[in-house]
Amino acid sequence: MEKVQSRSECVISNVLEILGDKWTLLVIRDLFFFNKHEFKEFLASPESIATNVLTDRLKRLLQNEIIAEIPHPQTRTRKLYYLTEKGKDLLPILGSMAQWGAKYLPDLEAMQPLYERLRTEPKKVRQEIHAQLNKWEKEHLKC
Amino acid sequence: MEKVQSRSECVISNVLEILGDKWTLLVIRDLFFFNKHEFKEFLASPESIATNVLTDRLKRLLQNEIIAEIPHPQTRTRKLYYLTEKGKDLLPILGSMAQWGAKYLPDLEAMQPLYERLRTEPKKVRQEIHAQLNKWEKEHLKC
DNA sequence: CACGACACTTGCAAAACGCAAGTGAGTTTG
DNA sequence: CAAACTCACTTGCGTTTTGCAAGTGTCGTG
Repeated sequence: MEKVQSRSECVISNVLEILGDKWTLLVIRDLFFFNKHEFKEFLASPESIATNVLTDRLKRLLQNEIIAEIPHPQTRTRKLYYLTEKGKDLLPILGSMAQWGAKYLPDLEAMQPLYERLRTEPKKVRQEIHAQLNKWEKEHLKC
Repeated sequence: MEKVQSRSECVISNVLEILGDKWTLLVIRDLFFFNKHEFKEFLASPESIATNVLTDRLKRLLQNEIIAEIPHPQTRTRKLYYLTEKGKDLLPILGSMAQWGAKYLPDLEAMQPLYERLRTEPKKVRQEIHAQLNKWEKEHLKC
């Protein structure tokens, strides 16, 4: 992986160079919480990311080895994206964001039950998420 | 506080509307980890934020009630910024970012010991951070 | 009252973004 | 097997946001 010159020696600053972008984290959210794995699935998210931005963010996430890709088993044009171990370790960050939001953004009554459960029983929910990711990998990764 | 029209009903998406910006989180980092409270102190961070960006981010953080301000006890031009309860509740997010970075950005050998300790004894470090914030408040907030 | 410190503003060039229209490889259909 | 379709990704371009430098107005100080 190429060295990206960092703006400071601070760990948080360097993490933000990778993650400090709305779209990047929304893609990661889709991977964790909505079981999405394809380009068109990310495109379909309600925030309506533009295609060029999505392409760019997927590229960066691949470069940073937060996600990996495999060819689609049916067609040769599509690809499947999934979280690496490094990517899966981001769950605490997303989880704490969801917990904070569940506490301080009460206007979102139509909240996905998942987020509410993340606040009330975070450990169990995180286990379920990891279980779902593992299940997908068993079905799609041969090695 | 004015209603900001949100791009989706997703909690994480709405959190990212507030936090999904590098500079915003760097200001919060300075408040948590480096005991900074003044405009010029944020400016002095090694990432060298521009004055207009800093002004904008402080304004947004105030609007979102993540930080609050008081007049400087010595001069009437300066202000002191500090984290509200809502802002202090962001520590798990910053903490999990620091932990992830400490694990996956090992190139940063010159890492602040704080971050290393956040990985090895996160609870204790978070207690210390809250203690430091409380100490500052006792010295500066009259009410 | 002149000077400096300071938070904040302004002007402008550069970068990022959003949108619409491609592109090209692969797949399906008649 | 050729035309139509799907899909990830690219390109062009107008708009928005950012970064940087210089400036502004207010206040404290000598």
